[in-house]
Amino acid sequence: MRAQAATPLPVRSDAVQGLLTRKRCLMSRYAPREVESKWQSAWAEAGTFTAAEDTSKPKYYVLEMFPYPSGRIHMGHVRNYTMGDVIARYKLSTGHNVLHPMGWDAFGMPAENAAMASGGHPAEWTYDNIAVMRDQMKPLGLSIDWSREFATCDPEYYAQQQALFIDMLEAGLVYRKNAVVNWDPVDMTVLANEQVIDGKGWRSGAEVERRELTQWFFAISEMAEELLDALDGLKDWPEKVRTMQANWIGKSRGLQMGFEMTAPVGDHSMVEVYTTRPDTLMGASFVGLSPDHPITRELEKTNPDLAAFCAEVRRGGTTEEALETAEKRGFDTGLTVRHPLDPSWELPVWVANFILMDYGTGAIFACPAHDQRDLDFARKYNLPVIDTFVAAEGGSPVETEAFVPAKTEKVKYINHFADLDLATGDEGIAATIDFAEKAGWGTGVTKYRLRDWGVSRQRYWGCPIPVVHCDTCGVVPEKKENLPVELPKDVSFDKPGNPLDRHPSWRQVPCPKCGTAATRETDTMDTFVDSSWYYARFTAPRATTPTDLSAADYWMNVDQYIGGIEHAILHLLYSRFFARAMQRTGHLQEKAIEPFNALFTQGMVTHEIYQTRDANGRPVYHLPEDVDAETRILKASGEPVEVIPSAKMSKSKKNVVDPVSIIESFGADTARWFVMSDSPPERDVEWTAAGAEAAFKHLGRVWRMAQDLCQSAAETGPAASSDAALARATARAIDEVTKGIEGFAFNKSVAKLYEFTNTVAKSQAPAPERAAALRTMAQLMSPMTPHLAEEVWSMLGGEGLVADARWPVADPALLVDDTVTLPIQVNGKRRSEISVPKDMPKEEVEKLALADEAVQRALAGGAPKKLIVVPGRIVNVVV
RNA sequence: GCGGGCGUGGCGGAAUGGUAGACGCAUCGGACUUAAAAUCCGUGGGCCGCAAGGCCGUGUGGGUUCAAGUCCCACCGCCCGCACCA
Repeated sequence: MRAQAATPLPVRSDAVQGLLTRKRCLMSRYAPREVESKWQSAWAEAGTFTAAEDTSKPKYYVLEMFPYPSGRIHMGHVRNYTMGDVIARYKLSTGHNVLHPMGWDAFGMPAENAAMASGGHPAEWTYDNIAVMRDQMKPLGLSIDWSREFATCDPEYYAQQQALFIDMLEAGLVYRKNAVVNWDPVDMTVLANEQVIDGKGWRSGAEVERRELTQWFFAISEMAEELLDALDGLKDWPEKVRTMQANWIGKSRGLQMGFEMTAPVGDHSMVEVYTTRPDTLMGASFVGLSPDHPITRELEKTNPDLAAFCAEVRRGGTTEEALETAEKRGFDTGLTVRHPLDPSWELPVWVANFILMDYGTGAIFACPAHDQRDLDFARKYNLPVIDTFVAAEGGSPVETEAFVPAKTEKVKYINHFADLDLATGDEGIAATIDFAEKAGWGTGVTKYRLRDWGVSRQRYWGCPIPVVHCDTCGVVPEKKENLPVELPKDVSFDKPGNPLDRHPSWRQVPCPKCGTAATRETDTMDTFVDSSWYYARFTAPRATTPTDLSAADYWMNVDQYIGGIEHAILHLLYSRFFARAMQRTGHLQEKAIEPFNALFTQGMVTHEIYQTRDANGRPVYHLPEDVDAETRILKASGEPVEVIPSAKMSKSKKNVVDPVSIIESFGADTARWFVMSDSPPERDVEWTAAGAEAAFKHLGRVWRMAQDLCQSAAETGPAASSDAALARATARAIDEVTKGIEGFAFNKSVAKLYEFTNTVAKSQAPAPERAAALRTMAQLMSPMTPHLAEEVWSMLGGEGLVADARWPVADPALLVDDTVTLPIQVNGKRRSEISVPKDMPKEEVEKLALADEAVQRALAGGAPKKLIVVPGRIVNVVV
């Protein structure tokens, strides 16, 4: 690699070259629209971004989370895809073979809702939206290999997803079971646990109901341990995401044990409980059952009071407020159970509203002394409170506050059966499990919060589950040669529910096994399935199997994945599961079971909200374009608006800025430059009209500088002298911009480029040297503002496309200054500075520092107590 | 309640324990112009001072250090995730 900055401008002596140069310099002002479309055509013609396997270069796969085709791109897309583009273009210019694809996460409810509302077909709606969004996205000048584009609703894609499903079914990773499911009564479909937020459907916001249905599941919980353990290896993922996933998987180690009932209820003679604090067993006060526990159900049949209690609890709902304010309430069943360590010790059995059926066994033993909920309950119903342990020092019995120390904390056991005295909770727990297992009344059990992933959806616009129900053969997978099981086109959306169920003929098929009349499965897959393997498909998007193993081997893993934090759990966990499932079914290599080597979660684009109020005092929101940003009045009426602090751009608050209109008025480079500047990429960035204009002005300034030099440099020829300061500034710019890009600190790269622009503008260096500096600047800007970079590069005689040029390398010698300015502190406060040669010996620096006027003043004739010299950094005189 | 993050000018934000406020925006002043826009140059934390310079200053209070925005302790505030999880 060579340092571009040091390359002299080629001498242009012949008339043809002169003419060409003059022609390039003709434009009178920066016209982004012309410039941008010109270079986009140039890249397309040259095939600059078409990826092909090439073992002579290191590969680099950069991927941004693909968009849902909602109909319009928004600023969040611009930011997300610009970040990916910066990385992709940078990697390209550092000699990598880059794969940077784009596609569409195209199945889903909105298409069906649109069909219901306006009568079209979801496919039509979706493909129209894709066409519009592609047209809006292309002007951004992203370095995308569009030849790999696909939509997940393409039969070609979902055929392979169905093939995968069948392979997973055969591998035992998919199964069907009767399950109580989360039913969204508005969307009329089942939701995964992950899609229920605070008891409401993630999309509809409707209160979720519980229903029992036969559903398809992916066996993700089987991989809970592996998915948890492997998080440690994801060094280039944000800590936050790893923590969120670990919490979601929710591993706990505890003891499962039975309490013998003194009188059986139906078939039940034992109450099975699970506890993570078995060391508190001697503090047991009562046994608690969930209102949904089988024993409770049995008792309800004969006990109307209990049935009434349970009904009321169930009605209580699971909303956040309900839970927070809900009082601990219980119902004494009158039953008793024996304590496993003392058969004469009988504990009462209560049904309590705070016990969940879907965690553990749905039953607990309560130890009020060491659990606040249990304590509240015990105090309310006058149940005993028995301390098991107290603080190691100065411990006193529990009164109104439960003593719940961390498991790592040492406590003094005062009531235990395994000879424990001073021990940590963890030690106590381990000892108890050990004791119970030896005595045979309990088992150490590891539990996970993670549930199997229910993927059945009773919707039309999704990937059909490729199985057939046959009266004789049962559930039979469709033959692979019959894939895709294609969605019928002639469907109606005039009624709620699943159109596939109502279709007159689609369901009727022969059984793939015995050939007799059978019916198709009408459930379609959760759309999260579609996005769980698309990254692998991009490596060979037209393969006739889900993946092409040699292409996958070459391109996988994704080296850098970029997207929103909102996908920290669902999408990323499912993708990790799918990569493992694909490896087990032979569709990915072992190395790809963690598909994303590095993850970056970018912040949102926000904007102020402008509101007025209607006659009833209800807020009315206004688009930024309708408001004068400075005076804060409505342009149309002159009415003042209330300004609400910046929030995520959202249609409902109307605080949106349309990328299309920004591109039209300022160009794509301005939009790209702006979203990369100011805010660190992981944080939110606030879109402001002033900021966008400033970005535009800056790009215009760079363009003008190039324009000026384009003319003068062409006339002047190479320089006789050279300007050391400019060379050094160039080297520093290369160094810092590069570091910024590599460290995902694009805002710092942008800041450095501003600084470098100022330096070049003020430089008195000969024109060819300034032109060289500007060519380097064009390269450094090219990941962010690729079109302007090409324009400047070409105006100043750069060879070929800047997109093909090798990233500049700073000469290390130029990064070190011969002389350094050392600040001089007196007692830690900066008082003066001296300029010294960079390798001046310490003793001489000391001498100079002490001779300094400010130091002399501070010393007032005395001697310093201490003198610290940090070479090349600072001097501190202590007086 | 548990886990994670953050708090720096009027604003967005810089700052391997080593000159706090890089860079951008806003402001103000100047140049160019008949004028305006555009552009260019300068100013740009607060207070005192003509200046040189001084004092204060990174949410609050303590501590470690020659030196703290940065490290430690306690507190306050904001944001995000999880949560009657046994």
